[in-house]
Amino acid sequence: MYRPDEIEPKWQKRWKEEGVYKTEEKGDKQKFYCLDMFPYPSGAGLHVGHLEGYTATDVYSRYKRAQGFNVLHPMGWDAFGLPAENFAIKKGIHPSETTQKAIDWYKSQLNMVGLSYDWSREINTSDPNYYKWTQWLFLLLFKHGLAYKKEAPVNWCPSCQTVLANEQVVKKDDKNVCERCDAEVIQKNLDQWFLKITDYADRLLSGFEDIDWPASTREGQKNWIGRQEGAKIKWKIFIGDSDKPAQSEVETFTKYPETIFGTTFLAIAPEHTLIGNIVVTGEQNSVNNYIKVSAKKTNFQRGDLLKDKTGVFTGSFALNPANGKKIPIWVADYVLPTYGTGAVFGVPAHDKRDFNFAKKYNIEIVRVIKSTNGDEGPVETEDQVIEEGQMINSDFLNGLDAQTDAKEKVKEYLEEKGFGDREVFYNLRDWLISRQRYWGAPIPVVYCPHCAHFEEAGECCGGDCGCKHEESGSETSHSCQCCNCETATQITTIDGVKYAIVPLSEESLPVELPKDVDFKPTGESPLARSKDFQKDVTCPKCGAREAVRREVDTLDTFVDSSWYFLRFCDPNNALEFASSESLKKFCPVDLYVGGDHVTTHLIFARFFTKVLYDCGFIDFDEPFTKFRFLGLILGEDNRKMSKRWGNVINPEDVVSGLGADSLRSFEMFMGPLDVTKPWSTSGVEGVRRFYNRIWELTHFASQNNSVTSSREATALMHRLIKKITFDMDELKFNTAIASMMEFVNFWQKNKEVVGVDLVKRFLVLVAPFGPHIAEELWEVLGLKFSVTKESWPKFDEALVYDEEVEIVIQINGKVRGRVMVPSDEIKDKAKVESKVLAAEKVRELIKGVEIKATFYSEGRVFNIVSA
RNA sequence: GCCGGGAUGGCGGAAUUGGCAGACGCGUUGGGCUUAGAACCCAAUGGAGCUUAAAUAACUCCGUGGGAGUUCGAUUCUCCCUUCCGGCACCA
Repeated sequence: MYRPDEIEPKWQKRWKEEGVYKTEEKGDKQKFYCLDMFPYPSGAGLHVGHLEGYTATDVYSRYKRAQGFNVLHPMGWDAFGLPAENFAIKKGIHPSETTQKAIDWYKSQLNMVGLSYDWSREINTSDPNYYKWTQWLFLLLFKHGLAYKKEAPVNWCPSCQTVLANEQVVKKDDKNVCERCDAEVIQKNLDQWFLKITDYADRLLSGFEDIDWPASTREGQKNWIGRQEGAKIKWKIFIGDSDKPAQSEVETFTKYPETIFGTTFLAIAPEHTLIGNIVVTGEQNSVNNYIKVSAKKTNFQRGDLLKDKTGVFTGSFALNPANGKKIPIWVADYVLPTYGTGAVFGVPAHDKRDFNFAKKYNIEIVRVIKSTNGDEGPVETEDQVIEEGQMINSDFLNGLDAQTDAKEKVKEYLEEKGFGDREVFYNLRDWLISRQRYWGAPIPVVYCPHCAHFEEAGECCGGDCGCKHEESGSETSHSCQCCNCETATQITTIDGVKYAIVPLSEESLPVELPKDVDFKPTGESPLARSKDFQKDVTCPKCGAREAVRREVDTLDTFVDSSWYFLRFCDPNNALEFASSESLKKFCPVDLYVGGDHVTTHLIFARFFTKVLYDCGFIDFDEPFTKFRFLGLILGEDNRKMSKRWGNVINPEDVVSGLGADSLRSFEMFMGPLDVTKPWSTSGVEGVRRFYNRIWELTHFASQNNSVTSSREATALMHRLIKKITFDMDELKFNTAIASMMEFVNFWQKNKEVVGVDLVKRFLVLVAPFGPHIAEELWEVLGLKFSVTKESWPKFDEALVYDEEVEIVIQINGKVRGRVMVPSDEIKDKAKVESKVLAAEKVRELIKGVEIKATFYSEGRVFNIVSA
């Protein structure tokens, strides 16, 4: 009797003892790096959705090992993060404790399903041995000018007194509220750390050429990066009624420069730096009020008011460089400070937002594009607002097609006259990585007032050397070639005091996360309250101790997970994040399977990889050669699994009831990996029946081992090997299992023609999916441990076909019969044709009919076409 | 609004990429085994029609969201439409 509850733990123990899944450090086997997205170990445990991905990579790893590859298949823990900290706040248990508990549980669950990880390479992002290198990477980015500090709006819960991640802000009754206390979230400006991922926008776009990623993921990232070609146009400003242009100009970005003759106003964001210079005295109050009101709106609310555009006139005018017309300058909060230049020129006739704005404030509307339906009258309703057609009322652009020739010509014109330039803008923003939270890696910098003082006093060169001093907001960056400053020194202001931002030395890493911290939220970063943390802080640059402070923010967990795949190559290295030999040996990742984190993890990991490539640490610049994402697994009721619906499937229950092999195989049998599909308990039972049959049939074969396999059975086996090998390479595990089931159905009906020689090969095919039963039956056949070390069976093309092949006969495309043809004749059309024409039924049907043509698809179909 | 991906029996899905539509599994129905049930085994299972006393078998037509097209032949390719799912979005 097949008893998975007995054989599964037995073999799991043996595999562990014998270390069968250890990645080889030496040897000349070709490598294969097969990786899962490592989980965040939470109190909820693993569910069957996690296991779908883990099983898929496990099946593939086993397949690759059988093909003779040295497979790196590791697992670890994305262990820092908010849920553990929130739980700690609620229950008073330290996050390290809850996290360790969760890890132990996850690990036992993974082992329970027989996943073939090399546990000697286990990593944990909250371990100082790991985050030492996360901090090291931060310093590397800092040194290359890719990490900087700047003021930015964050989500703030006034009741919990804390910063919230975007995921913790939920919508309730049209308000953005804190998920824990329902208080309305506000936006607050705080000094934040950013990584300059925008520097890599073009590289992140072009990198897709040589990697095998799903189209949706690729397109999603391209969209997110949002490269847009357009033009930057400069506008002269006239303050109030003055007819002399002011010194400063305003710049606008547009993708539609061809509409410039239709411009009737100019709008700038309330945050625009020019506002101070251009608002006339009479409008001062209304503008100030407007700025105050829109400052209260979150970005979210600003985007919500789709139709209701508001704004206020500044009293000043801009000069349209194309036609010399003066147009009013308005302040409007539908213009976003974060996109383009924070200023737009308004063309109400050809932009819906501008149209709504112009309607509201009675601004002139000038049509410059004739609709493709011939409409060239005044634009009076929103649906008349179009972008495509022929240019009119536009001087030298008249008659040209708006989106092609006119666009090109006006760009040439602007460049030639010096009115503007071609310009590319991106939607991608720099990545905000600092968190005012406890459970994360500390950011390894200190703030030194003495260094800031040297800097201010011009200790190096006094700014006489002609090197660049840039000021923006609270920070000053100073890059100097004459005083041996290695890097630009950023200056920041904390509580009114100026500090230089000084990175720690590599030798001083890791900056350990103190354990004795009161992490109850009060509004400041919890680390600020640790006495240990601020003790004996020395500035690594000037050696000062007095008044030097540590950074108290921690790194976003996405930083931890942006490079973990590199650490798996050399997880215990204390001198480097990984040795270059180990990186060369295993990287890049050959197959990566997990959630479709298009705009977060997957783009951050690509960014880090490119930076490390540029710095010469690795010799590849795309981390994941092949990526596949997983579809959601729904409950049996077709709803998302949730405690609320009571439809959650617990893997432990499935394993104890039907066995790990049935669970694994069913997850692979359900359908393609990337589609959303519902769970089915009777479906798992079906797979269990399949294994029961294999169990009984193998025992039968073992007791009747004098049986010689028939030609038909042998052909079936070779066909099966061919089919499964093909499916494995394509990750089509559902059809691989289906074809094994077909073979078993044949075997069941023809027990006496399937010999042990075929059963042996069959078990090797089964092993990736049902490793425990395959191992047990391997032993039943009296074979040497272990089936996991067997080579993948080969098929002989000559044996794939049976002695005879059935050809379908069609007349005018309709199936009218079939004929058997010896397999060595199927390539010969003439021979097949004579057999087809000789068939009795065909003779009857084509009697007296003229045959116009015949078509033959080798080994499949013969089509006779009559007149 | 933009981008991406879908739509095939009662259900999950298959179709070697232009060649027998519905593999495989679930479910359902009938039968066997059994005192009975569970388990197991066997068989049937897209729809309509025709034939027949009835059943079996055979045969014919329709059928892959809808409509056109290309082709000897279309679930597969092209165009238009409907609809669902996912992502992004006052993005100038």
